[in-house]
Amino acid sequence: MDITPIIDPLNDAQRLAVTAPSQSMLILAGAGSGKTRVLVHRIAWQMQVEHIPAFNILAVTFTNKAAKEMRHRIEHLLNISTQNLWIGTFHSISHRLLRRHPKAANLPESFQVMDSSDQLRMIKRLLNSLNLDDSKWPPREVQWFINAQKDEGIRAKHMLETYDYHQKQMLMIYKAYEDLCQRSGLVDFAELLLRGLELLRDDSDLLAHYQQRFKQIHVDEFQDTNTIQYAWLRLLTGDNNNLFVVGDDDQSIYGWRGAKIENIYNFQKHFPIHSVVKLEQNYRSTGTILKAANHIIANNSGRMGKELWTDAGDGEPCSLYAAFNEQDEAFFVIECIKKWVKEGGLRADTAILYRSNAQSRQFEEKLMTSGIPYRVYGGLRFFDRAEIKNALAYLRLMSNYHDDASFERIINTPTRGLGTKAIDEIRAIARYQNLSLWQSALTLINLGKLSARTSNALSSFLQFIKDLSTQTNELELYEQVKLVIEKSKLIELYQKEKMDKGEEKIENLEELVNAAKLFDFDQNNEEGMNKLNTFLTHASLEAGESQSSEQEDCVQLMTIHSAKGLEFNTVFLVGMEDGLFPSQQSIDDIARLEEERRLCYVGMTRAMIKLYLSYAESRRLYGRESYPRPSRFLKEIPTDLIQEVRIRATVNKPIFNPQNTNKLINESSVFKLGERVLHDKFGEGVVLQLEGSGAQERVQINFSEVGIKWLMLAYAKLNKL
DNA sequence: TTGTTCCAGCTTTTT
DNA sequence: GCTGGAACAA
Repeated sequence: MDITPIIDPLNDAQRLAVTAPSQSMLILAGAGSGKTRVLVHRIAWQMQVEHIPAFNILAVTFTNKAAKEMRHRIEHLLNISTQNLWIGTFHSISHRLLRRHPKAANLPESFQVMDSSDQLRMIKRLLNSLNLDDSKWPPREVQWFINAQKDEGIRAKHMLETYDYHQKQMLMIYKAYEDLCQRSGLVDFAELLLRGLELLRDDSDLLAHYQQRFKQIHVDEFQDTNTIQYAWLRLLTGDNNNLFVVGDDDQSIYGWRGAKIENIYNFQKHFPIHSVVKLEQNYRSTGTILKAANHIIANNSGRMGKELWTDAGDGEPCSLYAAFNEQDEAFFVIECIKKWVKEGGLRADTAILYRSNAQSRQFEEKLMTSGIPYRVYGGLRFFDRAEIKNALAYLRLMSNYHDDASFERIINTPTRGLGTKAIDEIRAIARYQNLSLWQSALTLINLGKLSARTSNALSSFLQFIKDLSTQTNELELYEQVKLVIEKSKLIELYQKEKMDKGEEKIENLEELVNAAKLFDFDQNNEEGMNKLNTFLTHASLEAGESQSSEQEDCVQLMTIHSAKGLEFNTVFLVGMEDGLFPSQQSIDDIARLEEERRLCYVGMTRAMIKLYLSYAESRRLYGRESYPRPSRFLKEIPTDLIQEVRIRATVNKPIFNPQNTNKLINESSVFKLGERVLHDKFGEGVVLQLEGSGAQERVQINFSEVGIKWLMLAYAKLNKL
């Protein structure tokens, strides 16, 4: 057997990790150090060399994309099919377990998965039925609370009785929410994980079975695991002690949604027999970019300690642009891109990365007017669109009459004379008698208390859903979907909508039929599930690409979070300002600030050849002009790695140093160093530096109120004191 | 039922 | 200052 393809492409550290004997292992893999490669080759090694059957191997990731890529690469490397190999996200694997053992998990066989927008709607309805004021109990906050509890493995029944009113109410809502989900046969994302954990924890036979089966467990992006996922891994690993995890504590950027960076620190404690391998050689970026990133991350405490290096050479220094305002910043970035393209570069090799989505607008506008194609990541995903959700709601209700969320979504979409009044009555009965909305509607009809018109409308709606579900039972999946879209008159509804909005929605519905046609049932198959349910689950678990795959060469715009795992030739890290990045909310909390710093590290290490950093000295934010300081992270990069684009002798220094006189001082300026001045907005200050002349003349002033600012003399109204 | 007006909110996001 | 959602009027 030839094992060279498995071990030849690896460096020493990677090889050490891949070929180590079976045991628990922690691979600390820096950005761009080949972590996926190690994971893929490790699995290949176990299958080919140690002859471990695919059946005994489990690999867990966080995103569907990562799971797909891993599977693909293993197939490519070994040239075999990986049917028996379980590779999937935590959620999809947990879901699979629940599908296999619905009874043990106390779920109906036809249970369906809710995504977070479904969950939010459900909570809104629940609050309504509990007569709780939306403004006092914001649904988003409730959602956050419930998910946070579940992420920690805490059920309503585990929570202690408390006399705190707020806490008490939250607990009551949580309990009601759990009941409603159970009755409707609906499971949210956090529930998937929690039920999965409880299933294994409480059923020792099942646990033994899966421990027996999954002798080798591999985990990607381990630093992002939350409490439940970690507990689940520990449980499943049991005495096998063969947990192989790959992660990077320096790239943990999801603490705010429950990820526990401690999990990676605790690994060595909880898995006493293990080894640790560090992957520090980087194959992506230039030496300069790595040095800059290393310097930034070195300011964090409690790191496991890694230093990236490359033998690829230093490359160009990073460029820093101090923009006058956010317009100027966008202008600068786009000029750079134009130049890059003119010299033959691909637009797709450039990325504009920002901290918050709101920042994308100015870049979009400028790109638009310059006629440069671009793509913004992170918009509405395909299965999140209202029209798609409506169509899916019909399908869901057909397969499970008690799915209240879907029932309520479509009972009057398109309108069929069942307005708020009718719905309120149905809800009231449902709540009073603890029935599903479907059952409650039936009861209402039988009681004969509704007006003839409402009663007719309601029973024909119920009949309509029933008919649809029997009529389509025998059809192919895509024909089912097609028929439902036609019969539900959704198309007619959107045809009435003005302009091309409705047009687009109809196109999306057609795309849904297409998606059903292309749906690979075999690959998603779960024994005992029909095609429709499999497809519906797929729709919840995998939200789909946000845009149809037009493969035009375009500039990439996204948040730093969504850039994780990607790489680009040229990266523009924009909005490097205190209050934006690091974000205002994180500035006073060391732990959160360190997460922002890791985010900065992630952003910088996306760049292969050239990294541009920029900030604006003035920025319109929430309708107000703000004058932020340059990001504190900029000061953590040694000056010799950075080249300022604008002619200025020094980076903004926070401390006034009279010895550090600027060589570009304009002697003819009306202002002198050390002179006291008055500004409309900022009040009194002292001139620290001067540069440029005429319209370009700028002064640096230390204001007693707001600190140090650079101002353009042409714009700032300054008076001598 | 639709269009208008008003009002809160405003990091990051995958499943 | 803008946006999305909810409340309201016609």
